[in-house]
Amino acid sequence: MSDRAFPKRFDYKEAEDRLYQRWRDAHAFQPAYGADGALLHPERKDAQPYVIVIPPPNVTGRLHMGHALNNTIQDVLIRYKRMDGFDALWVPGTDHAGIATQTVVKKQLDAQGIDYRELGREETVKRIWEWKHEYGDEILKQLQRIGCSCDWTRTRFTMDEGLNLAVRHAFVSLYEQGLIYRGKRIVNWCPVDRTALSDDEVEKEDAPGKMYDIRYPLEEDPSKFVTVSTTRPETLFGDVAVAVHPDDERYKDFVGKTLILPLQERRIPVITDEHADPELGTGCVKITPAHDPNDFEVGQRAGLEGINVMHEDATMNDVVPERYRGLERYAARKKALEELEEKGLLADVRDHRMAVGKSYRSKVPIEFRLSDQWFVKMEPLARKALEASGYELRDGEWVRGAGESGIGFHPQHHEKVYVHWLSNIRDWCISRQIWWGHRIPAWYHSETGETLVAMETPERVAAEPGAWHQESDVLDTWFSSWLWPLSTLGWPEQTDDFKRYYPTSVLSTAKDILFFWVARMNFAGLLFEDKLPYHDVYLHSTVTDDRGITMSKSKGNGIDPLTVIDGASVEDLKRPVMEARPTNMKELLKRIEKNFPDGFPGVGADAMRWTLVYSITEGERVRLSFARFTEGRNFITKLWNGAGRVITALEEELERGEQAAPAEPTDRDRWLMARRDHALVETRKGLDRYDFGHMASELYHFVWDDFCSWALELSKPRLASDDAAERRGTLQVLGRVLADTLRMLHPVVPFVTEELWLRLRPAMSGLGLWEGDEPREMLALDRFPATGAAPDAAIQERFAILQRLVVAVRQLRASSNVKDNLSITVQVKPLADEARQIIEQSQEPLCFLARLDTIEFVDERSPGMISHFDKAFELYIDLGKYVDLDEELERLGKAADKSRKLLDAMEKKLGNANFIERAPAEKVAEAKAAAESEREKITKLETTIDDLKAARG
RNA sequence: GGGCGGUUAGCUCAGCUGGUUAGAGCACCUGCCUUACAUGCAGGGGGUCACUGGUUCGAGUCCGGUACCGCCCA
Repeated sequence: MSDRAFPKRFDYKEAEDRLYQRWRDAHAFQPAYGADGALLHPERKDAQPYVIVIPPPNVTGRLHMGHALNNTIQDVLIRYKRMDGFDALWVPGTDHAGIATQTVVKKQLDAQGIDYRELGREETVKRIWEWKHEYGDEILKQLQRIGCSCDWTRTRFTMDEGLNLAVRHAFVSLYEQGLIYRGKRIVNWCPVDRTALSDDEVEKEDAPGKMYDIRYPLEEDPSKFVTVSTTRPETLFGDVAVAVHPDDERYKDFVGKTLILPLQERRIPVITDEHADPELGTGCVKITPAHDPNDFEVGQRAGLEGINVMHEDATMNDVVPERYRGLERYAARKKALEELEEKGLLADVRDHRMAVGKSYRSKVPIEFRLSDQWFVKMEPLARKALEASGYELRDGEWVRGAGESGIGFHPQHHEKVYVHWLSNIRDWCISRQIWWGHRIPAWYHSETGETLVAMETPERVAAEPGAWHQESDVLDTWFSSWLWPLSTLGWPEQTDDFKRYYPTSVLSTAKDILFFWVARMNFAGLLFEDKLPYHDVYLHSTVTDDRGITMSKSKGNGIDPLTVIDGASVEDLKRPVMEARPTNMKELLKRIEKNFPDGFPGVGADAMRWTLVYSITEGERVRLSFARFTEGRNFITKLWNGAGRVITALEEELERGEQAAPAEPTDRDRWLMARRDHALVETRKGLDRYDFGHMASELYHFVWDDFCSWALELSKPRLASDDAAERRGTLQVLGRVLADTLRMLHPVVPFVTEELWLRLRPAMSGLGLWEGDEPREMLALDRFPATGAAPDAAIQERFAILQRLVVAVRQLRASSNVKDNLSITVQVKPLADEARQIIEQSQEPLCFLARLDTIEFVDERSPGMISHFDKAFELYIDLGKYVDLDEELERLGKAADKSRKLLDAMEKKLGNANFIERAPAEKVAEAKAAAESEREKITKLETTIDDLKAARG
C-alpha cells in the first residue's frame, strides 16, 4: 500500500497555489452573479446576500500583520457564510493613497534627477498611473497568498472611473446642501509633503521639549519688559500681539501698551484673552495666528490678521529679517535663541513636556499653516449618525434612547468611544495640495472670484476658459474611502449589484480607524442613501510583538506575514531590524540569532491564519511571535495526521473490495457525534458573535482532545477487526465526523482542509458511507454543518466515566513507575449500574487505552492494593511490588487532606442556616451530596492508608 | 483635564446571566521514538483571581473606592 502512504506533514508549499487556482477556476469566490451579470451559482440565486467590502489597503502598501489579521477575519466570515448558504460577496480593492503614492513616484523621479514640479502636473500624474499599473496589484496578490476569497473580478480602485463619479457626485451634492465650504483656516501642514492634513491624520506624541521665556521690551520704556513663555521662539516673527489673562493682576498695567517685538523691532500690542493661562510659564503668551490654532482664534477675537513666516516646506520666508530667510524652522529657532541670548532677552529655558503632532505619513512634526482649504461640516452628519445608532439628545447630551440601533459594534464597548467622538466632532479638512487624487470640481473666476461647483466642467467655464481656473487641490483620500461601500457596488448608479448588495453585512477593520473611516462611512451611507452601510462593525485590536509593542517598520519589530508563510534565513529575519536601526537594535538582533540560528522554517498560510484567529481576544492587543506561529503549525500537523489516519483507513477498506453494511453506531460513536455537535454549537456561536478566540479554542480542543486523543485511539482495535461491518461502522462515523470537522475548520484553515477533502470525499463515496446526498466535490462550496438536536448530554456523562478510569490507571502507573509497555490487570468496583454497563461494554478499548490485560470486576478491595476513588467507581491495582510504599502513603495522605479541606468547606456551608433557607433547593441538595461523597472518600482513603501502613509493617 | 479599557499560574489569555475543587496554550519537571503525529505521547508541579469596602446564604464574577498599566481625545 505504498501508494496510499500518507505524508507526515501537509506540504503547503506544493498545495497552496494549486488549491487557490482550483477555487478560482470554479468561480468559488464569486456570488450568484458574476460582475458581468452572468448566473454562476444558480443555487445562490435566491439566497440572502452576505457582503463585505474590504478596507482598501493603500496601493503602495505591502502586506503587514495587521492586514493579515483583518483579512483573515473577513475571509473566515465570508467563507463561513458562503458555506452556510448565503450569497456571499467580498469586494476587494485598493485606495489611491494620495500622499503616499505621489511620494513613491516623486522619489523615483528624484533618483532619475527629475524634479516633478518641472515635469508638471499632467506628466507627473501620468507617471503615477504608470507606476500604479505596474505595481499597484502587489498587495492584492499578497492577499491571495493568505487565501482570501475575494471576488477578484469585482476589484475596485478609488480612482476608477465609476468611483471618480461617486466622488464628484458626493462633493457636488454636499456643496449644494451647504455641507461643504471653503475658508481661510489654520490647518495641519506637512512640510515634507507640502499639503494640508486633517486632524485625524496627525498623530500626537508626548515629547520632551523646552519652554523659553523671552523678554519683549516696552516701547515707552525699553528697560522694562513683558516676559512671554513660548515653546516656539522661531515663530515670533509672526507675532501680532502678546496676550495675558484678563484677571491676571500681575500684568494689569501692561494691557494696552505697545511692545517691541525682538529681532524684528515691530510694534505689537498687549491684549487680554482667556486663552492666556496664568499658570503656564509666565502667564504671558505671544499670539501668532498663522502658526498656532489657539492663537488663530485669539486673533479672530481680537481682529488681528495672522502673518505667515514660513514657506510650504517650513523654511523661513521673506517676512523675516534677511539673515533668517531660507533657514529651516529648527535652524531658525537655534539662531533666534542665540541672538536673544546675546541681547539679554532670553530670560529662562526650562524642560517642558509637550504634545508634538506628526504627520501619519511622513512622521515629520506638522506645522500649522494659515491657508485656503475646503471643509466638510461634520456636526449635521454626526447628528444623523447618532440618531441612526439609537441615540437621542437630552439636555445637551447624547444618550441611548428607546430606538433600535442600526449598527452593532463588536466588541461592544467601541460603541461608547464612537458616540463620544461623534458628540465632540470637528469639521473635516478635505483639500490636499498634491496632484494625485480626485481634483476638486470647483472653478474660480479669476477676476470676480465667483466659485462654480459642478460634476462636469460648467458651460460658462467652457465658454470662457481664459476667465476661469479649476481648483488645483485634490481631495483627501478618505473622501473617496468614505464612499467605499457605496461606490464599490456601483453608486451613484443604481446598478444590479448596488440594489442587491447594499447595505453590506459587516465591516471589519482596525479599531484605530474608527474615526478616520468607519464613522465617516456611516455619515456617507446615511447622507446619500439614508441607510448605514453595514449592520455590524467588527474592530480588531492592535497587532503587537510578544513584548506588547505595536509592530511597525520603524521599530523593526514587525513580522512579515509572507515570512511566516514561506520562512526566511537568519539574514532575512535580521534585515527589517537593520533597516529600521531602532535603539534596541543589538538586543533584537541577538534575540533573532538565539531563537532562530537557522532561520525561521515557514509554516504555511493555514498555520498563520490559525494562529491569528486563535490569538484574538477582546483585549487591547494581539500579541504575536514566531513561536506562536509555530504552535499554529503544530495544530495543522495534528489535524493533518489525525485526518490522515482516517483517510488511510478508508482507502485501505476501499481496496479490500469487500461488501458489508456498516455496523450500528456504538456508545463510543454516539459520544464522538455528541462532541461534534457540541463543537458545532460553540463554533457557530463564536462566529455569530464575532468571538473568534472562543470558536478557535473549541475547535482546537475538539480536534486535539476529542477526535485525536480519544476517538482515534479508541478506533484502533476496531479498525484492526476482522469484522468488516465493525470496521465500516467505525469508519462511517469517523469519516462523517471528520467531514464535519473539515467543514467547520475550513473558513479558518482553507488550504489544509480542502486538501484533506480531496482524499476524504472520494474514499467515503467509494464506500457509500455518506449520509444523504453526496457532498460537493469542493469543500469551499460545500455546506457548513447544520445544527440539529442538542448534543447528547447523557452519553457525554457516561463516557466521562471511561475517560476518568483511563486517566486514573495512567496516574497510578505513573506514580508507581510502571512503564507503558508493561500490561497490567486492574480491579474495578463500579458504584452504579450505569458505570458497570459502560465499563463492561468498553473493556476492549479500555484495555487498549490504559494498556491493561484485563479488567476484573470485584466487590471489595483486597489488602495491599493501591486504590483510586472516583464518584462512579473504585479502582484497585496490585502494584505493591512496584510501588514505594512511603511515596504511595504520601500520595494518599495528600488526597485525604484535600478531601478533608473540601469537606470542611462543605460542612461550613451546610451549617449555615441562611444557606439552607435561602439558596435554591437544588444547590442545597448538590452540596449535601458532595459532602456525603467526600466523607465516604475520606473513609476509604483512611482505610487504605491504615492497610498500607500495616503492610509496610 | 475628558473618555474607554485592563490588573486571574513564570508568560499570553479564557472564565456567559454570582453556586461543588478557578481553566487552556506556552514555558518548566519526570518518563516515553507505544506503526497517525517527537511539529508527538503519558504524568506532574505552579494561582490568598491588584488592593479595599459593600451587596448577598454565597463574589474571580455585581456595586463603590484606591493603586498601577494601556489606548483614544483635548
